[in-house]
Amino acid sequence: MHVVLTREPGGTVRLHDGTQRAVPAADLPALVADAEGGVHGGAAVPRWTWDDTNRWYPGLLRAGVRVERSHDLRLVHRILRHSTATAGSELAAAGVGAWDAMTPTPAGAAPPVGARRVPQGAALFDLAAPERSAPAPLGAGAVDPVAELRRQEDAVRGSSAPGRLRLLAAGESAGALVAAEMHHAGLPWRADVHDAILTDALGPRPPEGQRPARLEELARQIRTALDAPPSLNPDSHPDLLKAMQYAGVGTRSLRKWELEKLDHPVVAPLLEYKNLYRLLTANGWHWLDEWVTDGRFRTEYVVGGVVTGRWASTGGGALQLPKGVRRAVVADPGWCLVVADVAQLEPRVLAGMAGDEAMATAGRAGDLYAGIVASGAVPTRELAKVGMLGAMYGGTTGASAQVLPRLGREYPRAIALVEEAARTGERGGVVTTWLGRSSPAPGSAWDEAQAGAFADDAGADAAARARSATRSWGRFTRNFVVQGTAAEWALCWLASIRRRLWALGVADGARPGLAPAPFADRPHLAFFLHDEVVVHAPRELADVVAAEVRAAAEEAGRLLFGDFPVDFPLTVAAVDSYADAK
DNA sequence: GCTTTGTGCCAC
DNA sequence: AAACGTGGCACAAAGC
Repeated sequence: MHVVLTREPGGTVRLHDGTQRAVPAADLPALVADAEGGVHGGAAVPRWTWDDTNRWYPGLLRAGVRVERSHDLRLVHRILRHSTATAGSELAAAGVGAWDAMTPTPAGAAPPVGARRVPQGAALFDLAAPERSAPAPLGAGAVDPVAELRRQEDAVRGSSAPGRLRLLAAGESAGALVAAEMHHAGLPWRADVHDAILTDALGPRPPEGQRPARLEELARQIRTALDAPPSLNPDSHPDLLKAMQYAGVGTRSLRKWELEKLDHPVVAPLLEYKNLYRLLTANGWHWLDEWVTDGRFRTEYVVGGVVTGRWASTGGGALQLPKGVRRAVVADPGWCLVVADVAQLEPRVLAGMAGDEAMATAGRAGDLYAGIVASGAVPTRELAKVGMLGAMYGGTTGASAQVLPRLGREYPRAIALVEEAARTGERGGVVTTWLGRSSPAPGSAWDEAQAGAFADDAGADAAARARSATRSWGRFTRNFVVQGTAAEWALCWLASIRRRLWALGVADGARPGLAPAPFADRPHLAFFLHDEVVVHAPRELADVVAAEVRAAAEEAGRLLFGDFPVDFPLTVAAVDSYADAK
């Protein structure tokens, strides 16, 4: 049952649940906790329905309250608004409105810079604070959540795929809960370990504005190798390129792969310099100061932040944590990290979408690429891998393109699906994921490129531009269906993991970790990266958590593809440090 | 002075 | 344009 929550003047929250109660905002956590506890008599837990999860849930979490189900109107609106499955709905037909203009609210009460952090005791639901994300209503009732829910339900009911869209809406909303919970709990991070990694690689932390000792030494070696003056700054690309040219090192860029091809004494120190410079600037002491507080790294997950439906993140580069610093991700004392990732998620999802039994069979034994080799389609695992990646990304050169015909013969349905998605994109059309998220239509640049090719004075370059834009959009839509459906599988996986972990209950006799309530004594999700999760769990629960994470993957597969026999095997490891997982 | 663009590398 | 998709982010250079 949906219970829509709205804020009203005077610091009250109204529950649109038949009672139409209005309660002081400060009473909401207790009220929600009470409703969540009502499962005993078999009473259904409410589906808390709100404009934006991040405007409601972080406050509940800070009060130690976790909810089981929700409906995020902003996120679901965005999906339904563009889905081909709801094209005929009132919601899709309406003009651009306030729900379209809404931008996500940051989950943290705290802005990225620690100094500006809101104190812990800040009001949970501070109605005096100006709305950070909701734009001014365009007209009376423009942002009425009750009316919006009705429009969304109508759109789904009248759609060509109500079941799938309901699953997508539930998954997206559950994802928003997970994202808020992971922000709340944080990823365990040992600043001392991180500092040791940095000191080991770079030398001790230098005073502000100075190069670490190791970088200074490498800069000296670079100058020596180039016979350049001490004024040469390796951080300046133009100066460095000039110096290299002068020294007779023929290169036009400073990219790693380009430098690796050269044979010159400057190459080794320069590559090491770039490597360490990257560590320093991306995940150095400054990063540590800014992003790690009280033993936790907290990023802002942006649910549905990528067009395909993948999550994005903002703050701390959470989705690009380099392998080298993962050693600093360490479980609390007495706890462990259960790290799980899906093997070859995207080709498996493709097999499921296409109903390609041969490809599903190839994945049955575990390693899908090995299965492709076993089928005789290609001779080596490496070829199977680059071939499949090329098929899903739109590769047109090299080994990838070479093996594509053989993959097409062995797995006609899977390959046909991505080829068809590419052709649709090349025509300027829209493609849709398995559960109903549709790709954007090509933008004005695409239109102009196409129009340019037909202009009276169109030259060869205009034609080439149009062709390039055409193929590029085809690669986008080709990838969209696979990446987007993989993201949907991952949402279902996350939602299932989340529910299962909570159902495990409070760890019996486990040492409490450092995570805040409501997760202080419970296993909880701590990190998510497209096809990989990290669960922070009391050590004695490692095995049962691993089993639940595997069961969740099976469940996700069934939710998307029913009885179709495609497997989603996981690699699971219970470790102290994230770096030990693989 | 500021903002925008280009470069390059990290993750999946 | 590393002729293969999605992103974030830091820095220096270029633009205003």
